[in-house]
Amino acid sequence: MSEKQVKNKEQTMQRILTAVEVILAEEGFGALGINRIAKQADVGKALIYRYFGGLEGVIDAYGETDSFWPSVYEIRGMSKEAFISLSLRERCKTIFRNFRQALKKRPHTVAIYAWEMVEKNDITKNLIANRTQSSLNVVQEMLSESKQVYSKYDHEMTALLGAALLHLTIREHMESPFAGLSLDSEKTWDRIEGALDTIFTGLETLHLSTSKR
Amino acid sequence: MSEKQVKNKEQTMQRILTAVEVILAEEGFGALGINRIAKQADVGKALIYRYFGGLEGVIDAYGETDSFWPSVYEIRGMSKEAFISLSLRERCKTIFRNFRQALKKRPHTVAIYAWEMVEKNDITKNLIANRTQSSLNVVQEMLSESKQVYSKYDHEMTALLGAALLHLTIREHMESPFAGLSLDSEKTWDRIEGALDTIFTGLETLHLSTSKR
DNA sequence: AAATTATGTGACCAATCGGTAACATAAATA
DNA sequence: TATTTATGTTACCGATTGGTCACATAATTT
Repeated sequence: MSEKQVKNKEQTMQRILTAVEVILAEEGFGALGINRIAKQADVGKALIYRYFGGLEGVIDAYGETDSFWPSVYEIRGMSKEAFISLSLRERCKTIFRNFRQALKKRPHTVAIYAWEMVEKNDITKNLIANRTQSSLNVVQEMLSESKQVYSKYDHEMTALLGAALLHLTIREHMESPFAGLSLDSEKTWDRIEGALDTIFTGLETLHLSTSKR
Repeated sequence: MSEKQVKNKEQTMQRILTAVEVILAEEGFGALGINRIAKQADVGKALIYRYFGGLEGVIDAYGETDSFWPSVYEIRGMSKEAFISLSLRERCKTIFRNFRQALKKRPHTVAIYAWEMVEKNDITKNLIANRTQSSLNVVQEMLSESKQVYSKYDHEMTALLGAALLHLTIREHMESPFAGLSLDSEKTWDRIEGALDTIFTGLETLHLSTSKR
């Protein structure tokens, strides 16, 4: 009764949200407008106003979609128990790797992330606010219940590395080189991970040498 | 003879370029168009086509402006000789600090940087290509003539930290929090620098312990 | 089956976009 | 001073933008 009917609100709303995703993934935010969405969804744009209240509303709605943001579990890549048993170093490396994979699967999320850096308005404000808590949870989870601490700057350090990962991922997505690195090559990413590993090795060495005395 | 005349090509071109800068700084790239530039510069838009060949041309021209990109010297903050005499760790910290200050002085540059991540077209391609060499020079200069090396991933490591700095600076510029850090506070940045320092301390410790044996 | 409610369509609006022409006027040249 | 050249202005073009409306039609209720 609900699948084959010609007029179907839910289905139409879904088509609109999917259109947002497709546009973001394929053309970026510059192309995201009411007319473009209506065209992509093959829907009269009046419906976007009726169902979502306009551009802001439909983007807000999309921001709450499952396909938009990876779950904490996906970023962990394992159960909480297994994760907690890891060393801080392994935790960071795991999250770094999984987060990158998660973003690779969601080019539209990367596009939104990039957009948040270029536009400051009510729409981006809401998107950021909604997601900030989620990212905080990841940091919290990484650091919490860990007896091992590198320094009093652990939070800043994870933020620093998270920012780097995000930035490089965005540039990879935009096929834009950075500081002479070809981010389209998996070898480059292996080396980046190597650098990361070196950093953690250094921190552990430091931790040992200072905790000894 | 050239200051007070009513019709002055150079002066008008400068007004147009300044308009680009103002728009980028105050409204971002979304607002940057031929009509908007002409309005801001208080100039007929036909002149933009005549002098620069269009939107792409005027942005290209702006990209080559002095006020757009900091010089290598500004990023160093000192003479090349003085810089080379520093330890690798001090070099990184210096560049980190100076680069941040340089970007703070150039909100329009930050805006362009952000835009490069959201739009991929011929304009951004050119901007990136022109500047990639410059950023490479900084990395080269930092690492070159340095007998001290942390690991075989030195290049990736500097890129990693550069990406982090850039990303956090952009978010600061957009008044957007990141991973729970309030980037508008100088204290936060002090702590970030502390984290950076810790990382380098670790790398030096590691370097010593491995070079001993 | 008839009436009502909800969903989808299309035409239309003013504003703005990038772009081009004809025109006016100041500056430089003859 | 008269003429040419270069600089700046204005009006206009078609296309597209966000937004609203009346209308048609399918789904639901009476």
